[in-house]
Amino acid sequence: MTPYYDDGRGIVIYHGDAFDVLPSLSGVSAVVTDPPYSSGGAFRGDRMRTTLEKYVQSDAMAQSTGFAFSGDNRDQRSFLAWCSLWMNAARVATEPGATIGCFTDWRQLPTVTDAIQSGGWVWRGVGVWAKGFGRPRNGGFSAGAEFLVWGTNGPLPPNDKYPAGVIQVASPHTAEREHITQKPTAVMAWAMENVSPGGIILDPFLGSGTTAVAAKAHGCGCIGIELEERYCEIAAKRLSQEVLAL
Amino acid sequence: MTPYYDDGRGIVIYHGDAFDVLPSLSGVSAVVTDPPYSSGGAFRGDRMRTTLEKYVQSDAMAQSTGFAFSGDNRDQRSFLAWCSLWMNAARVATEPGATIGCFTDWRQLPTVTDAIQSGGWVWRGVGVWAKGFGRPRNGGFSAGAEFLVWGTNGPLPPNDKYPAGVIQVASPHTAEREHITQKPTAVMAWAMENVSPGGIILDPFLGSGTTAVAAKAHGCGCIGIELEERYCEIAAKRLSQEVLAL
DNA sequence: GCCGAGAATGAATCCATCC
DNA sequence: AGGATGGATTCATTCTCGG
Repeated sequence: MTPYYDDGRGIVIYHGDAFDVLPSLSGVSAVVTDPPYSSGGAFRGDRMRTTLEKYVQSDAMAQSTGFAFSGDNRDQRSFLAWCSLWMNAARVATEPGATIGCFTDWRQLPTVTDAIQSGGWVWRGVGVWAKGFGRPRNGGFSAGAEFLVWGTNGPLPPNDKYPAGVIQVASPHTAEREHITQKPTAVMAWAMENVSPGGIILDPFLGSGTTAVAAKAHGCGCIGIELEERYCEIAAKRLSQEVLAL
Repeated sequence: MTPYYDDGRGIVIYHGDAFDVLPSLSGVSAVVTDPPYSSGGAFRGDRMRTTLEKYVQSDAMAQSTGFAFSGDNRDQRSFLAWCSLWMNAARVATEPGATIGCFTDWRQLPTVTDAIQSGGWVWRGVGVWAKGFGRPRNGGFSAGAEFLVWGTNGPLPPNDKYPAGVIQVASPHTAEREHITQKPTAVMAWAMENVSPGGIILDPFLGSGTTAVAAKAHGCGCIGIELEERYCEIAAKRLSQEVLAL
């Protein structure tokens, strides 16, 4: 498999579907990613259907657990299946004791905590990114947070890292973003605070490459996978430009 | 049904099981509660310990046996069933458009979001109480937050309240608590920020009465239910003493 | 009254024993 | 074998107490 980008020092980007690239990977220390939340409704339905047909016989599916009783069951269920599958495929590429951190919003949080377990990880907790007030909701609480569902591949190997469970970072303004759901580098850096430098961080949904930028600054290698070439290009450009510009 | 305590101005405490008292109630504007989490540990053996063994964190508190409470030993499935049942029973006592806010920890969060929907509520979001760094976990993120799962009985009626989705309040000091899991009054006050003054707030698991103290300060009536007479007494005493002492 | 040092604390977690 | 029990451990924050 030929990388789209390779800086020769451990930062690699593959252009393609996560399910096509993941089986060829190994030796990963941690998975840190911000997948499509799929909170609104249909989510790349056609492409996903083929993916499901392809992988629906896997062990991950067999272990699939329950899900929320939401009205939007069809979307909920296929999102659960899809997450279970890529989480399992990513876990297979990791070493024992590897960690996973997956961002999600409140609506998909229960689905992601189910999926992480279906995918064979041990669910260890939920971190909180407090991103400011959020859109005010007349009569209701604003959605001022996103969540980091994290877990481990087997027992948690101790190290000398003690990351906080809550981080407060303001959301970047639209003008500063190259991807509609782009997170601040500080937030991705927080999500990998429990990874020892020198490790290899995997992001199957790299987007504009913030995970890779943070991994580089953290002293880790990074394997990023991104479906859309447009974002591969943006990520590669950011990695070339931003030497240590966080 | 005879109240254990009634201040004559809308603050009422019933001593008994929630399932016995709820059917006789009506006209409730909001449910705000902090039920037993049935949490505490990844292993069944850990969760089946007493609340003192699971949650007592300091020598000072370990000396006192007065902090134990019951109903905290349900396994995942019966916790879901139990929550679904009391949430439904509470919803029946509410008016259309009433809100519910239920605290939980990260481990039971998915179960509570399932239960709120099984109980007939419309799940609207997850609020975050950031309570400080919490106990460190070597190699992992500390659990520095508890969560407020909130929803409505039918459509959300707009009002002029815009509560924040995240609140940061330090945990109260041991010496200032009368219940092992007692929350700061500010946190309960936040959980009812979207309730209009003059309404009636229901807490089926009143404990030491913080919900009632906050409701009183908020200008609301409060119906509290508590299983253990010991805590009824403590709550009644707090309500008599604390005129507006938050 | 302000500041700094030292002590206490946490809706835990994990592992070693013991029956 | 597997449930029950005992206990060691961790650090950011808050609190206490002198100076």
